[in-house]
Amino acid sequence: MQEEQYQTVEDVIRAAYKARGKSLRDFIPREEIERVETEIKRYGTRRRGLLGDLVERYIFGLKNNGRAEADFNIANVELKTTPLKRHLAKRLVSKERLVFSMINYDSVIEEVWETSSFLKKNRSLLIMFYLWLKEADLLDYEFKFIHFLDLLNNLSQEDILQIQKDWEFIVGKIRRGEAHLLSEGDTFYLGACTKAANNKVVRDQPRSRIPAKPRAFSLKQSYLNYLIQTRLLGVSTHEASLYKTASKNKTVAQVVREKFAPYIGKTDTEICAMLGWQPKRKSKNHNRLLVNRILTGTGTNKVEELDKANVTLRVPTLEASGSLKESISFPAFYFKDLVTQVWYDEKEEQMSDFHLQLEEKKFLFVVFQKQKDSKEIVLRKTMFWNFPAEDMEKAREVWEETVHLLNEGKVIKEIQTQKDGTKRLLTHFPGSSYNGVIHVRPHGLNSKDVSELPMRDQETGRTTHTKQAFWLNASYVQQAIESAVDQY
DNA sequence: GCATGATCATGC
DNA sequence: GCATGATCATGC
Repeated sequence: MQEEQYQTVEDVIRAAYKARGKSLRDFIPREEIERVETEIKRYGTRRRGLLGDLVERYIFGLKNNGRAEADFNIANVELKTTPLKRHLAKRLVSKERLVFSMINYDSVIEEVWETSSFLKKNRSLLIMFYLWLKEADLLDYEFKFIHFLDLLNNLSQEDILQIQKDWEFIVGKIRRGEAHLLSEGDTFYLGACTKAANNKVVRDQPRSRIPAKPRAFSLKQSYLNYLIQTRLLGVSTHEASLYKTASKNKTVAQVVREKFAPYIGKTDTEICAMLGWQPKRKSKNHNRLLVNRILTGTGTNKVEELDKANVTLRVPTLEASGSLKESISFPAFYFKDLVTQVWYDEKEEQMSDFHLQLEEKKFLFVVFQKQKDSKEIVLRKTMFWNFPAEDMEKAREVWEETVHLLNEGKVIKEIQTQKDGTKRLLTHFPGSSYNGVIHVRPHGLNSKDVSELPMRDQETGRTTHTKQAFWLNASYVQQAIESAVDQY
């Protein structure tokens, strides 16, 4: 087969469709199987590029020119192979983000969106989704869906605008000499994800002497999941869209700001009246329900755009003095699971769960404040926030220390007996005075909600301990709230 | 008042 | 039944 066979987009799509429901093994001639298997072994675990290569060679019948990365472009269609996995053994979700080409820090600052090299190369995508299985051979991954996606034609107008603004935000940061401060959580749908270069861990950037990690443009995993659910699986997400009652010519951040604007400075009672909402009684999550109503007009907490952008809504309440008492938690972790992870492995392109969350996640803080002489609370501000890249080392310290302690079996420091005779455990885990940014604290149903320890505890000999989580220090979040400036 | 441990309330 | 977000409780 020759490349001339593919003249049009339809040719390429037709060729890709042959793979649906099949795996690479179905396309490789018997006499070549052994050679291919040897090749796979040689690649070791870094074989993602290889999968793309093999698709190119055996499904599309193109000659390989020894490139490590799959990077084929025929009839102006960019072909992508990307893994799916089963979530909770059921629903299909994307295993990772969809990674595009590396960002060239030097040349991208001269570009504008409309004529950008990103758009030129990646506007028309033919995505081959295969089902990844932990134990399976890569030759046996089944191609589940073939999906053609034109970024400027097949997405909604508001999503296209958001992606453009995301691109401009990333490029703006590079122009300001802040490529080393890029983070995937900076943006909503299109991200700048870390990507190890072949031989260099860091590279130069044009407007600063500080070396930066190599990064590539990517569609966020959360966004990809939305596409998979709605377009490939045809599942309704039952989510409310922010744009239902707002202009489509605005970014997500603009729409959110617009929605909250009339209520800033108002008390919760006033807001209820404005919304025409009469809660039966003031429940504990009253503020949250109120915020949901402002965002979507209903009580639902599922907001399409926030979900697509991996944004978590949080509703902290400041004290009347302006201080924030409560820290912000991340999901509880399992001790045994935590110690198997690495903070960051460039070679394998792997990250610990916590690192990934700090890198990818965005928060929407809707900040209320208590009053000195009233029980009512006042809506102060809303802000999008993501963990700043410059504090990532602090997070790493806490994470590494926690893993170290678990591996040493150093968990319990002291057992205190309280006044009422009940016992209270003090641990070695890094507390909130450890480095002012992140700490480790219990996070479970109660003290009996435990997780198995990888090492028996030296002090007590116990093999389980109360589930813990990483927390953003209250004082740290307070500072972030105080110094917030609109980025978009 | 802060640091740390523990628990509650809700929704899926 | 459990994860998640929010808050409470105790000791120094």
